[in-house]
This record gives sequence, structure tokens and C-alpha cells, in this order.
Amino acid sequence: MARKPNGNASISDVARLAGVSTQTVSRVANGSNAVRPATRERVLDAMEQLGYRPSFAARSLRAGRYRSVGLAMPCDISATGRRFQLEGIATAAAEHQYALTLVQICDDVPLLAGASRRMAALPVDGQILGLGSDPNDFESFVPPSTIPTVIISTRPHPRCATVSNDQVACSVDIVNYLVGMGHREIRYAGGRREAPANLGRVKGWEQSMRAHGLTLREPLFGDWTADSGYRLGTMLARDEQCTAIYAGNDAMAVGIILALREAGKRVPEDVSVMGVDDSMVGVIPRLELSSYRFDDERVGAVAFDLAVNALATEEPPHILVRGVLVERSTVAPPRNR
Amino acid sequence: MARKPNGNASISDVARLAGVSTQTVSRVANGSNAVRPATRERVLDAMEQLGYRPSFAARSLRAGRYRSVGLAMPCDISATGRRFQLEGIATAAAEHQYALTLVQICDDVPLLAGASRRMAALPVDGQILGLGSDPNDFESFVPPSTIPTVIISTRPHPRCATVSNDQVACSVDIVNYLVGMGHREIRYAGGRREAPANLGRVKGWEQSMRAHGLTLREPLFGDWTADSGYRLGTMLARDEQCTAIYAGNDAMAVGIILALREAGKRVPEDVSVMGVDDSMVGVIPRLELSSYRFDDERVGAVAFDLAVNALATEEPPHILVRGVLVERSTVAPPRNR
DNA sequence: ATTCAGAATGTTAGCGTAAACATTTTGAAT
DNA sequence: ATTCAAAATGTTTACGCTAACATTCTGAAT
Repeated sequence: MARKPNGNASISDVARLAGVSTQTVSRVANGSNAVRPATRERVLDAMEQLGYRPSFAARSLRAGRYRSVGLAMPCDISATGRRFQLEGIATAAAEHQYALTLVQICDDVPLLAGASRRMAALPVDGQILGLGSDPNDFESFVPPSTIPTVIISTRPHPRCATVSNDQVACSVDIVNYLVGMGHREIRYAGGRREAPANLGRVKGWEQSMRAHGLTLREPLFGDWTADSGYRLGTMLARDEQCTAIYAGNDAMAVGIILALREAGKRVPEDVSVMGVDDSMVGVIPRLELSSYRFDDERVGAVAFDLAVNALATEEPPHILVRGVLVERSTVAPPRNR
Repeated sequence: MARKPNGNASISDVARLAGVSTQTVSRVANGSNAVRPATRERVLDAMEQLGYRPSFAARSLRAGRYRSVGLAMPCDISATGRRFQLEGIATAAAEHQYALTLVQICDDVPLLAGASRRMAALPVDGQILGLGSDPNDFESFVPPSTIPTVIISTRPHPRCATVSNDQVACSVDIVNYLVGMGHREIRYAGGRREAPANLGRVKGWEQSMRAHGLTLREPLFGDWTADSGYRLGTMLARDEQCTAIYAGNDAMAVGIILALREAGKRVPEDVSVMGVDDSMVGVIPRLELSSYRFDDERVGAVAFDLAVNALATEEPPHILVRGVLVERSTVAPPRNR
């Protein structure tokens, strides 16, 4: 084979074999039409024969950019939400003919600075940092001036564009939905009290309940697991006023429903239950859980756009992405009392 | 700023500012120790000041390789199994200081050739093709000679290294476990009949049952959903001989368990149920489903190794990765009859 | 046959880096 | 002071590609 010993066939190997200049090969490779059909054929043959593969390195060195964005995510890339963000980014990238470079951050103490530094050595024109739980250097992190930086996070970053799921709107949508159905006593049974997602939800719940002039009962907190939901459900079953429960996520909602049923309450006839995440479809037989689906694909798509369009504005944008309420059968109007 | 108008600071900008040659900058950037501390300081300062970021393009053009592998996966990157493979690959890549480039294949008819062609234009030294359901060109696909190609698939590819979950071993391990516990009548309730994963499982179940000299009862098939499990469970509840059920996945196992309980059978006292996938942890309150966990992380890690170590052997390797049985509480010895 | 515009093809140069080799500096031994 | 090996630093070059410009063909109009 006419291959060089060290590596792959280059554009000049092809040119030599086809008996043309490298520029002509380049023109063929890039689909310029200023090449005679006969010549094009010869070049294509030579490419085929040598297994020619244009060098990404040389091309991007020449072009000065990569057509690629970097994504830093924690170890558990596949955690709920995150995986859909990944899909959203990947899809947006594919649509724009961009490649996607993934960097997994498995440090004990994940830092934005560390993620960003690692990314700097990679072929990316922009970076999306999706470090989940608040990294320690969240406030202090200064993004590199070399590439646009986007953060996916619950709270806005002072110096970087930020994209978030709109936790407040989630609560507002849910409360409006339940109130519209006739509920007045709506209790909140969330996950870990200090979790950023929880804070926004509580805020939205309070805000929206007040807007409707309804009494706020003490919100309850678990740890996002079905078991913690079950525990809270046992307590809530004793609350005769309450006609609707807004659970922190679907797992907790399932636990709550189980506890209610064991306590002799029917769902949704006696008590309505809303979950969040819409993660139970097809998982539990004959349970159609009303839930709220965050639009993580869109979060990803928006993050991609920001990472590519280097909007170096003074005030970095904070974009909130609203989800959508999914009506199923664990919510119904309250019975007349 | 002393930044060039078109792009970022380059090595020569740094050299100029620090008053040294580019080579010295290069040495500092690459941690060579043949630089006097005072000089190193000057260079580092200049880098800092200019926000210098070494050019990936130039580096890899020089080096002739990228230290990066490509991964092609279908749209639903996050489907069970796939996401852990992704994690395995990402982790292995990070350990070896490799980057990971993701290509999402969303074509209506996914083809290995198409995925491979797209990958060829990206900065990768090797590629892993994880196109799920059998692509049409599986048999005919010829991998490029330029980069090592690994396929993650249920069946081995004739020309590429292949990595698979060992479906046969899954059944063998499960049957051995149940038989060891005293079960003799073990029924199989799988997913879609023709699904590649299902074929291997049935084969392993039959093989292993025969090896123990046990009677094979007709295997049943659903569609991997909890509802289909419930349907099959209703039928299986009438089988008085059967003491153990081997379900195609956890969702089906859950459906089966529900049906059995509604039919008055206790699990595991009357009938034992095994799932596969170990996907129900913490999802259903107070259900501890015995299951089989495929080692998808390892599948990913092995695929990475093969993609990096260009073993261009005559006979491409087919590596089967065994999973591990997870003992929980839906399996118990059969009661004496 | 000659002319000439436009099409086809070729030549040059530079993108940023690091290996290989060349030169200068340093500091210890004389 | 001189010598000289080792350390520090500099120079040259090539990696593969394509924009910009330069040259050579082609074929229709004269």
C-alpha cells in the first residue's frame, strides 16, 4: 500500500496518486464544483484506494475553530434530568453539524474551575458545565475569556450564562391546576429541605397559594425516596382538611399514595396526589400518576445555543425553562364536603 | 489586550510577551524541567495574562493523534443499559486521559456505515458503535482501515471487535441459583420473542435447564412492560407446578408479582420471582426484587480498551461480559409439597 | 487561425505546535 | 583566568489543510 509508515494517507498522497495538485483534492473533498467530472472521478478513486480521511486537526487548525462544544457532567451522567439534557444538547449539536465532546467530572469535590481547565485542552468552541450539586467555587468561578461558557444550574451564575428548569413555575403551574379543579388545602411534601430544587418549589408553592388567598400549611420534607414519601404519607393521611398533595418527585408520590391507601384513603377520590419528574410511566402497573415534566431536552438545546453564540454581554443571561403538567388519573376535583 | 484580532493568544504571543522563544513556552506548557525557575515564572505570567490556551488542533496535527475516542449511539442515549455503557466508556476514557466525542445517530434507518462515516470527520483515534437494534447493514459493514472500530451489540460482528452482555450466562446464573435453592419448575416469561436479548436468554434457560435434567415448559413472551408482565402473571398464577418465575426484566417481574398477589399467591413463599436489569431499587416502596445486573460499565470499559488498542487481528474478538445476580427477597426456597 | 473570457487547475503561504538539532549560558574544576 | 561539560535556550522544520492568488487550459466568437 502507498500508505506512509507512520500514519494515514494525507491529501498529498491522494494528489500524487490521482496526478493532481493538493488543492484539487481539497476541492473535491469539500464539494467545490469547480472540478471537471473526469478529474473528480480520478480523485475519488484515489481517496477510496488510500482510505483517505481528511485530518480534523489540520482542518481546524486552518479554520481556527472546531465546530464542537464541550459538556462537563458529573459521574452519574444518567441521573434523571441530566440524561435528557444530554440528549437535548446532542440533538441540537447534530442539527447544527457540531460535534459534542463529553467530559465526566468524577472528582470528590467537583469544581467549575477544574472542569473548565480540563475542557480548555479539548477541541471545543464553547463549553457547557452541568455540575449538578452546587460546586464549592460556584460564586467565585471566573469563566475563561477564550470560550463562551454556559452553566446548567438551579441558581444563576454571576458571570456566566445560566440555564435552569423553572422550579417556581413548576409549583405555580401545579397549584393553579389544583386550585382550578377546586382544591383549597394543598400540602407540599418535598425532598431534602435545603436542596436548591426544593427551595424554588417551596417558593413557588407559597407564592402561588398566597396569590389565591389560600392558607399555607407547614411544608413537609423527606429525601426524595419512595420510603420517605411513605413516611410523610402516613402523617398526611391524618390530615382531614387536606384534599391535595404536591409531592417533591414521583418516587415520593408513589410512597405517599401507598401510605394513603393503606390508611383507607382513596386516590384520587379522597385525596389527589401530584408528582414531579414524570418518571413512572410504565414502571408501576395500573398507576397513572399525574406529574410535571421538566423540559430538560430544551434546557440542553438552549444551553447549546448559548455556548455557540458567544454572547459576551455585560449581564449574563439567566434562562428559565418551563415544563409541562401531565394530567393523569391521580388528581380529581375534591368531593363536596 | 495583546490578543490578535481574529483569535486567541498563540504560543508565539506568549513567547514575545515573556521575551523567550516559542520552544521555551512549549517546554513550560508541557512540563519539561529544562527551564530555569525564573524563566518558567515569566512564561507562566505571560500565559496567565494572555489567557493562553494551547491549540488542540496544532498539537494533534503535530502528534498525529488525538487521544480521543468516538462513540456513536442512537437517539435515546439514556435507555437502560446504554447509559451505563456510556458511563463506563467515559470513565475509562478519563482514566486514560482520553477525550470522548459523542455522535448521536437519529436516522430513521440507523446504519453502521453512516455512523462510521460521520465519525471519520471527527477528532478520534478509535470508534465505538453502539447502534442498538440491529442495523440493516450489520452483516455487510466493512470498518474503515484508518481507525480501530468496536461494536457493542448482542451478536458478534464478522469484521469488527464486538462486546456484548452475556445473555446466555445471565440465564445460566439465574437457573443455577434457583435450582440450587431447590426449584425444579422454573418458567421463563420474557420480552419480545424475536428481540436479540431474548433469544440469548431463552437459549441459556433451555441449555441450563437441560443440564440439570429438568423439564422445559413453554416459555412465555410479552413486550418488556409491566402490563405485559401482569398479563402473563395472571396465567402463571394458575400453574400449580411452577415455583419460580424468571422474568425478562424488572418491569415485567413487577407486573407478574402484582398479578400473583392478586391471585392469592404470596411472593416469595408460594412463588419466587427473578427480574433482570436491577432497575427497581428505591422505585417501588417495600419491594426488594431479586434481579440480575448486567455489567454495562464494564462493557463500556472493555469497548474503550479495544477501541484504543488497535488489535488488528485476523479474527476480531467477541467479548462477552458476565453480569452478577443480586439476591434480594423475592426469591426463596420452595416449600415442601 | 486568432482572440479571449471563463473554467479548470496549480502555487504559495501560514494556521500553532514540538521534535530534532544548534547555539549560548552557567558554574564548577582547574 | 581558563576550560569544559551540562544546563538552558534558540532555530528550523514539518505536520495536513485551504484561502488567495497565479497560471494554464478550453471552446466559442471572430
